[in-house]
Amino acid sequence: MKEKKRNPNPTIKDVARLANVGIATVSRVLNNSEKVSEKTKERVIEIIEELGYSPNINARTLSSKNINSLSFVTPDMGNEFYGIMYSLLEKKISRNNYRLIVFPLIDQISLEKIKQNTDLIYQTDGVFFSSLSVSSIFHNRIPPKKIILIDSYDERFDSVYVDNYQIGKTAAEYLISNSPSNSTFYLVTFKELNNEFTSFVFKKRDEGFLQVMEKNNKKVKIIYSDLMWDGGYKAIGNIIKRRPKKYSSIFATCDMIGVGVKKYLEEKNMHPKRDYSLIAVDNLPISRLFQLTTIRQPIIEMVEIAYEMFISSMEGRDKVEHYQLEGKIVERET
Amino acid sequence: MKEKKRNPNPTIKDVARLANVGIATVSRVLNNSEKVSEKTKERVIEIIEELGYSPNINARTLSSKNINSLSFVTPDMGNEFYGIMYSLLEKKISRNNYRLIVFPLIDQISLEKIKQNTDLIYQTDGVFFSSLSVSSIFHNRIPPKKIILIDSYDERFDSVYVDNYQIGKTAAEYLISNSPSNSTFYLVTFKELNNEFTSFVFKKRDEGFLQVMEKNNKKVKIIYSDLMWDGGYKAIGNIIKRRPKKYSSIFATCDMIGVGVKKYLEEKNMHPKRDYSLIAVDNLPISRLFQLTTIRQPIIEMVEIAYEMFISSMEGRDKVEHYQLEGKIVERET
DNA sequence: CTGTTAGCGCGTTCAA
DNA sequence: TTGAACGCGCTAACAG
Repeated sequence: MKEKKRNPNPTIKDVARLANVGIATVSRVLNNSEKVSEKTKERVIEIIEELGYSPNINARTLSSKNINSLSFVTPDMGNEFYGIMYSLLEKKISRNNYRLIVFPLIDQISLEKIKQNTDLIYQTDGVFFSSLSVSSIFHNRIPPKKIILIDSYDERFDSVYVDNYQIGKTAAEYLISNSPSNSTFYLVTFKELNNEFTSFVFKKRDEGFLQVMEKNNKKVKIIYSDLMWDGGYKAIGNIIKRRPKKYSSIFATCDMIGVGVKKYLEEKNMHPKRDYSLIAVDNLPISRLFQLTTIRQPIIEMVEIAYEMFISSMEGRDKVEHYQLEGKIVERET
Repeated sequence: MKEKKRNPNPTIKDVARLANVGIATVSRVLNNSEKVSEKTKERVIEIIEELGYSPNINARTLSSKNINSLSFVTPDMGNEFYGIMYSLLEKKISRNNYRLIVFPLIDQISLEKIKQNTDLIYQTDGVFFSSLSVSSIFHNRIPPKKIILIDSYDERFDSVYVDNYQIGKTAAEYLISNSPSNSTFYLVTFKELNNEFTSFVFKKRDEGFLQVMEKNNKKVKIIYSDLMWDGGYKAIGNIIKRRPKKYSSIFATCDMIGVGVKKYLEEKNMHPKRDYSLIAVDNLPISRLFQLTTIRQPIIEMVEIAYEMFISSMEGRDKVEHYQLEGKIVERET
């Protein structure tokens, strides 16, 4: 037999032995150290290829203390909002040679996993939480890491977020100024369960909205919807059975709900700005297809700031920073 | 000062010292070994809490060889399809005490990362690829891991997938049998770039569709769309300017495109099954809101089978297995 | 430029 | 039931 059976997991030692060099030399080759002659370098690389060797990352980080990875905790995989956020953030931090690892916090299982101090998240250099409440997840056993909050607020941690009260208020003002005085006001929203994931964005939007409405002596019909694509459709369908005579002014507290609402109204032959006004929140890509007027979540800016906060904190800043951003209206058909 | 400043990264040694035991004992406590007295166990746990100690996972796996994590490589975060797939798979494999780590392969950056043999993916016990072509990602330097393909096929690896030719054919047959003989046939599809991510699902659907159409002597207008929510809307809008007199029979090769197509037709006052038939592919949650007739991707079954393949392979199976599933029509309004 | 060696933090013998 | 000591695979001095 000319070739021996391949070692399934060759180590740096095997490489060194076969290349007739010391392990340090192999290590230097692996780490692109300058101080190694072209000739030996070539030989080492050849052996590496031949063996299909790949360095053991555990040994590596154990020895070098260099982890170079960050965590991105999201309450929802398969959601465009977080998909965009992830990809923007990944682009940024990869400039600094970090890996960004996704931790979807989507059910009880993933919650339990993440709470165990043996979890991978405890081995990363820092954690970005998106739209999540750190204290309700970890209670008092918060990981001793650099923590940065995107789209939520906690006075103890760096945070960048939009003021959801303000979003509610903005929506209210938009509707009031775009509706006849006798119109009927609806709030179609999601009732958050008090579970470990939520940071109560919907509740805050509701409150901001209702506060302005109250101040203007407007009555509001509150309708609760599921967080599903047909949630808004069904919810509004329970209240508006056929085309009302009066003008309808509707605040859907997210695009996912808003899309269903608009679909329903269209089927009832109601026309935007003639029969109804509708404003939602998020500015997801799909809201453009629907020509939905919506309040934009400034994802790009949030990620930009989160990144800057991370960098400055790596560079020694230790005072906590908070950035509150504004949601701006993207006016379209409704 | 009563309490000393906390060591930022206490090790098992620190715990051992403070608890007046050997590190082996601490290790036993951490691993729930039976052979340790209640008393010392309590004391150790107390110190662990006090220190906020969490075991170094690198040292742990380095020493024990036990990784217990799997990779899930997806071409798209923020896409419901993969979100559902991930969460189903994660539920399954967590029964066997595995972690499922997400690797979004969404741009050149993530591609480069994943190709480096130092990447985290090389440290996991197995890799699930969804809708991705392994060979075009890794060329010939494929990671020496257990590899399982979901929604794509490669003779060298365990695969579970739907036959995309069959999907195209099914769509064609549906349209032919639901349309008057003089109707106009459209194929609205996405032109895949030959990049490193694709597994040419669209191309195959196109081919299956066109093959049946040709056999039935039907001419087909092919329209290319972006993979965006308004892609189908714009694409069909370029061809159909106003409501055509003849019946239109349309195959949109995914729901994302189909949704936009239907939206456009509705705006032109065209009614399903009176003016047009439309069939898409995927059965995403949003297709229900649109009452889109679509060909269901059997996500649940695919994940189930992928899981079973993984388990049986862990139990010693070494023959490669392939499962081809069928896409079934979900008939709704169109 | 290159090889030797001492840890990194932990699991696991092996004695006690 | 416990503790000391070895080794996992690698990086980083240090010495040559």
